[in-house]
Amino acid sequence: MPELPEVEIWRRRIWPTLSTATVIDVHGSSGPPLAPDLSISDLRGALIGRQCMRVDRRGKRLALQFTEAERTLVIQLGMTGRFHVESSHGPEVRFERLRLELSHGAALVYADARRIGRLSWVPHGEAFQGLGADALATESDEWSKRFTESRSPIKVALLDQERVAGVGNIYACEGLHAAGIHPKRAARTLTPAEWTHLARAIQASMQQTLSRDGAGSLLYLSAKETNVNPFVVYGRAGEPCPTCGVTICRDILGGRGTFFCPACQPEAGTVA
DNA sequence: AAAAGACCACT
DNA sequence: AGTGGTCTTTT
Repeated sequence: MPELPEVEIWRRRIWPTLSTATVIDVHGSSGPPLAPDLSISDLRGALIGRQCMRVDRRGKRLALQFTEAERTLVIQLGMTGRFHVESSHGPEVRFERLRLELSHGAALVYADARRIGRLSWVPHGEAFQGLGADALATESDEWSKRFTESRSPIKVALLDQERVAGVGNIYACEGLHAAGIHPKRAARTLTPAEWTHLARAIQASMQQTLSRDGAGSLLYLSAKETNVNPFVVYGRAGEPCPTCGVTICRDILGGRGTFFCPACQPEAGTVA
């Protein structure tokens, strides 16, 4: 569900609670989203009495390091993963999958309706295995290098976390629109100038989400609740493009809804 | 390397 | 029907 900015927002939000106390108990049940080789009793043994020393993020993945732990707790939120930071015992959390009770009385709860997220316990060096460079921390020339071999449509290639980590369906659509690139263009046909534009557009869109995380609610959650769509093309098929007024199209690429403006993002070969 | 399907359980 | 993500399997 969440893409890079939302995961970064979670990272910032769980840190103050997690870093200021030791784990005193662990609750949850086996099965997804827990990795197949991981049980709650494993986690209990590994985490009780330990304190979180850092929460790192690369792309959409979080890595939690605990004192004296031999491994790292890796969390991928999938599409519906989210956290609850409880300062005192509140109402039951829907879809609760993992709960860390902390020595100052608070608790960190991981909830995941679809159980499509992953919680795993891996050697420190493997936390970010399989992920490319972080989308927010990577210059456009580096992006360009990592896509030179890809014949896939650029929209699909952007979702490949092994090239650049953190771009999901929404920011792929938003970035391509801002850069004026058709989602079906083969990734390797993009020029350096287009990469500069695209990488910056994706980063700008992500930064905008980050900056909108004011004192309270997560943008993508509050947006859902209030039915406000903060994006330029994502989820706006049939509406006029805010740039040129032409009707926004929806297609399916990489198995997912892909939104674009046929006028701002011309097909290859029809560029004026 | 790329496409398709699988997974899951909701709105 | 629709879903913002990954895995694995097939071509």
